[in-house]
Amino acid sequence: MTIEKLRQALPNITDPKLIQLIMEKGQFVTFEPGKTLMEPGQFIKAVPLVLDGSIKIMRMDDDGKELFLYYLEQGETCALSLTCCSAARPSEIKAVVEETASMVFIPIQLHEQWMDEFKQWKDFVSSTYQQRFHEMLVALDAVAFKRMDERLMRYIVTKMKQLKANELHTTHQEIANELGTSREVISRLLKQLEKKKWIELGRNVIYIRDDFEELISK
Amino acid sequence: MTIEKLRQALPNITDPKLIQLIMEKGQFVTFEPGKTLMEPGQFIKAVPLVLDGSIKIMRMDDDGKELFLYYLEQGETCALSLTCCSAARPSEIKAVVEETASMVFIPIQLHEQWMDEFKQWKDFVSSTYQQRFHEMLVALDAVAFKRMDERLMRYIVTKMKQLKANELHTTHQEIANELGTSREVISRLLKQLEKKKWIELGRNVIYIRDDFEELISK
DNA sequence: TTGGCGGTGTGACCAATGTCACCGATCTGC
DNA sequence: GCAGATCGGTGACATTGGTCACACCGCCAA
Repeated sequence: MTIEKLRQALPNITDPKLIQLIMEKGQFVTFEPGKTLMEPGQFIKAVPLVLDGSIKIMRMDDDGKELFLYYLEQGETCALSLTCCSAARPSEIKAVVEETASMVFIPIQLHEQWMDEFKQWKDFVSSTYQQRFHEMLVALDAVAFKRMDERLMRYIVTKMKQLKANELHTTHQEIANELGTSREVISRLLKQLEKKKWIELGRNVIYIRDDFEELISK
Repeated sequence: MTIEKLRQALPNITDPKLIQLIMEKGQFVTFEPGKTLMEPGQFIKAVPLVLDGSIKIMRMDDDGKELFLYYLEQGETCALSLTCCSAARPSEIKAVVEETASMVFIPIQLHEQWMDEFKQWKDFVSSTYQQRFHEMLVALDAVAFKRMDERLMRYIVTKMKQLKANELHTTHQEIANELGTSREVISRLLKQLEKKKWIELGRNVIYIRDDFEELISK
């Protein structure tokens, strides 16, 4: 990992001393898609920063049902880790690598120290809290106020943006898991979208019309 | 407001200097039940601490539907205000006084200053974040994974604990709003609970059996 | 080649919830 | 006491979503 890459991945952190410390003290790791980084009940002892790729954060209920919360992408960290590790509490969420992720782990003591020492680190943490709260509210809105068809459409848009592609290589079952519903429901709704010509379905792939996002906002 | 009362309301803040500052610089106010303290879109310029009474925090969707998130009680503050006011963002939630609330408002600049200066303040803010994240996850679990009957029962328990009483003086409509459903649904479900002899219904009042909480956990 | 498996399509059905309509009871202000 | 508002009860019905059953397709390994 070069300083250059690090700067690029963390545009809001410019303080050379802080960058230097991250380089020196951070533990740099790369994970492949599908790797589970964190499961409910586990403890975390370091703050994870995503330098590249993306991490999917999910909530799970008691009997294994899942619910997608948000993605961690370049330059982001997980608010839940911040709170959980300061308080030495077990994780309440599951984190899975979505796209090959290169990350750096900051030991919790350093995080606490940097909070006092570096304004940029404090701001970074603070903006993380804000962003995650916002995303939690969005997730809450979805399950509380939206029907499944709308949730599915928003899910497709989110995924498209995150992957910067207009085809999704995934299965109906996978989508169903992330939305906390069943495969049949997703198959039905996707079929409806295909009938409307908004998407096309293949095996393990969904092709999405370029103007999909405009279509759904009406 | 006396120092004694303040100490009592904020057991985690013992630093005499910090207490003194809160006394001097905070703005002390009391609000009556029903008073709306914050609505979506409004800006907030101070951190509110609850010294007594309670505040109900709700999420609203675009067409006015509501959803109960959590209560702020003695010694607590709102994580959303912490994030929103640092970033000068509009509120995403609604806050209504539930029980006559005496509060103290800390100007945002002081909050930022105290974050650096007082470890206790930093810890307080940090534990607030953690607590609120947890409560958001609980709220999310409820809407995502639970049926309305269970949500209603949990709601009753929460409310009982918060009011420290085993009767609720409220209307079905009010409950329906807070759970984001319709009055008829709540009436029906309450009637079922009454048939099971777990509660008794009156006009504007619900009497709850002492062992209600044990009953529902089965 | 064949059997199994994973992914998908679909009809039938059911449970949960939302919606509408309407009634009766109770309260409140005059 | 009366009119109007508020609150609660309830039947009927529509919609949404979850579940079950089963068929089909394409692929791959034995």
